[in-house]
Order: sequence, then C-alpha cells, then structure tokens
Amino acid sequence: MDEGLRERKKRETRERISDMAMGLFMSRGFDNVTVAEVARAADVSVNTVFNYFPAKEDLFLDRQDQVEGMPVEVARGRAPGESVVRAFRRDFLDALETRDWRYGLNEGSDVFARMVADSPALRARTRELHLRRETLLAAALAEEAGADDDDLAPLLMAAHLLNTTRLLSEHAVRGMLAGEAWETIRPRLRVQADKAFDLLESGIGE
Amino acid sequence: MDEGLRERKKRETRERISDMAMGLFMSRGFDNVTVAEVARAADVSVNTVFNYFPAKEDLFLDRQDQVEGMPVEVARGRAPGESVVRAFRRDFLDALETRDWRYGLNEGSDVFARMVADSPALRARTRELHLRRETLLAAALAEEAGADDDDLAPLLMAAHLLNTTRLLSEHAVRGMLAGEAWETIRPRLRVQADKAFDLLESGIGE
DNA sequence: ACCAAGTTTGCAGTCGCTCCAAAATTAGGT
DNA sequence: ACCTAATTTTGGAGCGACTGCAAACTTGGT
Repeated sequence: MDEGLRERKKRETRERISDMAMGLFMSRGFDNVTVAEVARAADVSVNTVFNYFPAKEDLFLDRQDQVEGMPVEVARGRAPGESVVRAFRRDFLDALETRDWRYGLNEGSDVFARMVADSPALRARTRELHLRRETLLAAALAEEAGADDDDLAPLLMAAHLLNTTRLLSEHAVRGMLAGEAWETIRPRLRVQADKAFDLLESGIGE
Repeated sequence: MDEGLRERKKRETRERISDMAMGLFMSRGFDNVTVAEVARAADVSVNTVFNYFPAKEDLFLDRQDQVEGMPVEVARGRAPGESVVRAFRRDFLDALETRDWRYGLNEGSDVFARMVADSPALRARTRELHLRRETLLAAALAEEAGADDDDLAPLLMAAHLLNTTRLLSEHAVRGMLAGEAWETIRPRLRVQADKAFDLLESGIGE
C-alpha cells in the first residue's frame, strides 16, 4: 500500500467532486449549474472545489487535458520511413473503424459536443487545448527535423494536420447531432477523410 | 444634416467610452483595468458602458470585428483564373511591403499583441474571431464551388489558408517583441511566407 | 499525547454582468 | 412654448465565478 489515508481521501473527494459535477452538467447543462451546487452535491465547501480545480471549466475537461500530448505520440509512434501525414491518416482511419474516443467519434460524444457548443467558456477552453496541442506537436516536429527557430514549417505542418482531424471530427459530430446512424456516417466520413489527407499531401493547387 | 442630436450624442459617448477604455488598457493592461474605472473616466455609469458594449472585451476589439469578413474579400477580389491560394499569397506579400495593419504587421501592433497575449479573455476572443473568419471564408468558397454540405474541401481550404497567414503574422510579431528592427524581420518573413504558400500549393509530402 | 504539516472551511470582498424600474433627455406634433 | 411618446441614462439590488486570509480540523510521525 503506497497510498496513505491522506492521499486516498484526497483522491476520493476529488473524484466525488468531478463525478457529481459531470452528473449535474449532463442533466442540466454546464452554464445552468453553479459551482455552489456542485459543492453541495459533493458535500464539500465551495473553496474545496476551487482547491482541486482552478476553474469551473476544469471540472468538465479534467482528463481531457491529459490528451493534449496525443498528437505527439502519433507522430513519434510512426513506422520507419512513414511520413507524418501518413501516420495521422492511418491513425484517423483506424479510429474511424473502432470509433475511437480520441477523435470524438465515440458513441455519446454528441452530447459532449453539444454541451461544449452551448457554453462559451467551454468553447474557449476547447480551443485553448487545440492550440496547446498544436504547439506541442510543432515542437516535437521541430526537434525531430532539427529546424531552427525561424523555420515555420513545423508550426505549419502541425496546424494543418490538427485542423484536418479537427474538421473531420466536427463533421462526424454534426452528423450525429442530426440524428444520423453511425453506419451511414462512417462511409461518408471515410471518403472525406481520404480527400482531406490527399489534399494535405498533394496540396491545394485547385 | 442626416444626423440628429440624439444620434450624435450616442456616437460621441460611444467613442468617448471606447477611447478612454483604450487609453487605460494601453497604460495599465487589460486585466488591470475595471469596467467601473472606464465608466468613471468616460463620465458615464457602468450600465451605460454595458449598454454600448456587450462585454468588456468588446471595448478592446470593437472595430476589429469589422475585419472578420476580410478574407472573403481577398477571395472574391482575385483576378480571373487566379487560384485562391495565389490570391492570398499575393495579398500577404503586398501587405509585407506596405506593413498593412490587416495582418498585424503594422508598427505598434506588438503592443497590441502583448496585451492580447497577457489576457485570457482577449486570447479567447481573438480565437473566436479567427474561427468566425474561417467559417465565413469556407461558406464563400463553398458557394463559389457549388459544394454540397457533405464536402469538407471548403472548410479545409479556409482553415489551411487562414492558419498560414495567422502563423506568419504571429511570427512577425514574435520578432517585433524580441526587439528586432522591421528591416531585418521583413526579408526573413518573406522567405518563410514563400515557403508556407509553396507548402500549401504543393502539399506536405515531406 | 503532542506537534508539525496538510486540508477544509467560513467570511469578506472584487469584478463582470444582468434585471428592473425610476429619472433624464430628445423628437415630433400642436 | 407645451405635452406626449420614445429613447437613453442611471441607480440599486443581486448573481456567480473567483481570491485571500485566518481559523478549525485531520493526518503523520514522534
């Protein structure tokens, strides 16, 4: 037992707060739930909530922040000789088959998406996360290529890659929100994904 | 006289509020100025401030919102036969020569940029503006190409185009904030811009 | 049992922002 | 000049996120 009673209690209250918050958010929407209510539901003082979560939005995203390094892993985990674009294409197409949660293709991620869409604060946070992933990926690419600080190529590639996956994910979510069945979304998305990555590889000459 | 006294006064107080706000923001930073202070400086009640500007950030951006349709004009104003990418390349390179404010190459836009960087609220708003421009440009491109709703190409092109110009602008600002002279920034930026747009046209095959 | 360290809590306060109803100002007609 | 209707401004009350601080409480080690 490498976890003392103190640490266990901390973890427990943290999880209790997070769980109660998510429950309330799911049933009533992010903006319609006050931090005081979350605190009451978790049987804890408001200050304690802010003790664990620096801002209200962190109650919602929490684990989402651990996903910010995901693109870097995709880039690093590619086969020898494989280009970065091909690695992302492969990763996304795999996710399309397995409905991987990493790209928001998960069943039920539409509820999630609607909540984000309905709350300005959550939208802002989501974009900040996107930006962070962009700079992290860019840094990884720059390191790998040994690019100097004046070279914009890593930043450009990171931005273009993440924006394609982002737009593909958003497109899938639009379909889900429109009530379409996944099996009718998947083939269409697959076509669009192929076109999108082709566009990345061969350029927009039009 | 197509402007009655009522309308003139409205315009005047609006401008007074905006001017006073900008002055305070410039000298003390966005987050260190309270709306109440702005109101006092403009000799107006706090409610009146919110009467003209829906949120504090609007005191800062105000006219910036009128620029959200700018990319659409670049796309629409291109020469016959000219591709969209070429139009944006031309527009940006022109702006590089004239230090056009539209891309934040303006002298003094570094102060502006630092203020945005220092305030989470302003950063969020700036990104929202970026997103709006993206969807507007995408809509224009989709209309022109007659693309259906399932086609992601317009959205992808819009995103890629605006992200290149965005990253180029940010790069320029980084140089300015580092204290570099404009004449040393320009040639380097020109090289990067050429590479960036080449990347867009010919793709990221690596 | 006791002390030091860490955790929770209550309280007071700031700031952005909203709602509402009462004043003040202006426009237009007589 | 006068009255009325529409518009603008204002004050006040209040909500919700968030901070800072000091007091109470809990845990770990001696």
